[in-house]
Amino acid sequence: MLHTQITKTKSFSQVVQSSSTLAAGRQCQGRLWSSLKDICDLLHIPYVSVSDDDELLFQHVQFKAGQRVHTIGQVFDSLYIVHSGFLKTVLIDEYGNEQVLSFPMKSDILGVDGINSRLYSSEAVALSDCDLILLPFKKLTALSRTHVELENTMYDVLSRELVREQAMVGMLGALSAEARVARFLVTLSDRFAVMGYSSKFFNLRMTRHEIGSYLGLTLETVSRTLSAFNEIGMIAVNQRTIEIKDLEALKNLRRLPPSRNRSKQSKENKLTPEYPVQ
Amino acid sequence: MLHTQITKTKSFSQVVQSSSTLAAGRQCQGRLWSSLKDICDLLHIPYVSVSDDDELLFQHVQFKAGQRVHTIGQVFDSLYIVHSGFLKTVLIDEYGNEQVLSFPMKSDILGVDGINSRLYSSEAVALSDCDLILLPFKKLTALSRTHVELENTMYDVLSRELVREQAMVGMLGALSAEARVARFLVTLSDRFAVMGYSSKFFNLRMTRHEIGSYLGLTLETVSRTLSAFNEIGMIAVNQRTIEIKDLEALKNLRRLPPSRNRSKQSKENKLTPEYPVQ
DNA sequence: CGAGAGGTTGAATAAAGTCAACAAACGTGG
DNA sequence: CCACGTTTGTTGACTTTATTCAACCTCTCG
Repeated sequence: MLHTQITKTKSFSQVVQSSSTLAAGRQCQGRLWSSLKDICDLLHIPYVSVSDDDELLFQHVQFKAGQRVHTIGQVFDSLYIVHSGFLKTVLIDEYGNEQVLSFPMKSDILGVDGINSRLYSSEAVALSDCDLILLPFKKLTALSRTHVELENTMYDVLSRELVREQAMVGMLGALSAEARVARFLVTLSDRFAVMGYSSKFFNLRMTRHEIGSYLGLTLETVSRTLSAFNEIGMIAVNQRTIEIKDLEALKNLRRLPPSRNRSKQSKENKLTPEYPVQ
Repeated sequence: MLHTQITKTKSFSQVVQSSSTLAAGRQCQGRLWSSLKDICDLLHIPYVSVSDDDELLFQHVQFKAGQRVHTIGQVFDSLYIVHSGFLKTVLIDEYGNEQVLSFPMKSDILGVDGINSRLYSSEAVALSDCDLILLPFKKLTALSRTHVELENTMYDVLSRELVREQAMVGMLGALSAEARVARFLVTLSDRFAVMGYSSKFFNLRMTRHEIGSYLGLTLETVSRTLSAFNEIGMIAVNQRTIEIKDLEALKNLRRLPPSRNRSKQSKENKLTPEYPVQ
C-alpha cells in the first residue's frame, strides 16, 4: 500500500534528520544533475537544441518529508523544479494560520514568488521525500543571454503559473464545497495520469486539514464531502486511499446551481475595435 | 461629483462607438507614445539608462468604457500597461457566468495570461475610458536581447503579478465576508493614494455585482456589508461614493476569529538544511 | 500496548446565499 | 426638460450551506 510506504519514508526522514541538518550541504544520494533538455522535457516545453550545452547542467537537491525548501522572508536565490515527490506551499498569516496555496509535484516549479522582492513570499514544505532540481536564478538569467530560447521558456513557465492561480481564484470564488472537492480529485487524477501513475487509484499525500485550507473549507467539510461521494459510489475512500469510480460524475459536478449570476450581454459589452500592430 | 463625470464619459463613449469601430485603427487622440523610461517609472521599477533608446517607444491605445481590450481565446500578441482608466478582467465559465479576477488600474499590466498558451485566457473590459500602453510581445522579447535589464524587469512584473494572485487566493480561502470587503476598501484606498488621488474619498468604478464576484460573495452581501460599515461609522457610503472614516478599523478587520485553524509546529516542521549554491 | 495525530460523524450555530420587493439614479427619447 | 424604462443598489424574510464544537474512532509509531 502506498500509504504505508509514505509513512515509512517519513519515519526514515526523522532518523536521518539530525545528520542531514549537520551535513549543511546537498544530500547527494540519488540523481545529481539534469541537462537543460531534461528540464524542458520535464516542463513539457519544446527544446531547441543549441551548440555546446555540455555545461548546461543543473544540480539536484534532496529533501526529506517535513523539511522546508524555503521559508517566507528568506533571501531568494533559486528556483526549483520538482523531479519527484510531493510538497505543499503555504502562506502564514499574523496569527500563525497556514493557508495552503498549492501542492507541487513532478514538473511543478517552486520559488517564482521570490523573483520580485528577492525574498520568498511563501513557504514550501516537503510532504514526502523529494528530489528537486536547483535552478540558481543568477545562473539562469546569465544563461539566457547566450541561449535566447531560455528566456521564452521562463516566460512560459511564469505565465503558466499565473493562469493556474487565476483558475484557483475562479474556483474559490464560484464553486460550492462539493464542487471544489470534486475538482480537486479530478485534478489530482489528471496529474497522476500524466506522471504515469494510476488515475483511478491513488493516495492523498496531504491531511484533510491541508486539503481544506487549500480549498477554503474546514477539514470536517472535506471529510464529510468525501464521505458523501463515497456514499453515492462516485469514489471509494479509506483514509488517504482514493479510488475514482465515476470520473465523469466528478467532472460534471462543477458549478453552483446556475443562478442569476450570469453575465448579461449589455450593450456596453462591445467588441474591441481592430487595430494594427506596428 | 466624480460619479456624474464617469457617467458622462460613458455616454460619450457610446456616441463615438460606431466611428471608433469603423476606424479599425488605434484611436489616436490623447498621448501617443511612451519611452522605456516612462514605463519603468510607471511600474515603479528602477530604470538603468542605456545608450540609444530613441527607438524604444511604445504606442498607446485608447479604449472607451465598455470596450474589450482582449477576449478569452483571442490570439495573444501584446501586453498592455494601464496608463489611465479602470478595467476589470474576467473569466467566463461554461454557463456564461463571469468571475472577476482583478480591477486593473494605473501601472497594472494586462495580458500576461496569454504568454503561455499564446491565447489570452481571460477577458479585459474597460470600466471607464482608458489609455493603455501597447507592448507588442515580440518587440519586447527582441528588445531584451539588446537591453539585458529589460528581461529582469519582465521577470519582476510577472512575479509581482503572481504574488498578488497568491494573496488573493489567501484572502478568498481564509477571510470572512466582512474582512474581504474591508480589505478591498483598504487596497483601493492605497491604490488611489499611490496614484495621487484622495485615499479617503473616492468613487467605486464597479458594480456591487462585480465586487461580489471578485470577492467570492453575492452582490447582496457586499451591499449589506458596506451598509453595516456605514452604520458603525467606519465608512460613509452612498451608491459608488465611498468615504473612509476609520482606516485603522478597516485594516484591523482582517482574519476570521483566530480559531483552531492554526499551524502546529509539528516535529516534522524542521528547518531546511543549509546547502551551498554553486 | 498506549499515545497522539489524523479522520469521521452528529448536533447546534452562524454565515452567507436566495428570493423578492422596492428605491434611486441614469440615459433615452419625446 | 420631463417621463419612462433600465440598471444598479438597498433591505427584509427565509433557506441553505458550511462552520463550530464535541465525541469517538482508527491508524501508526514508539
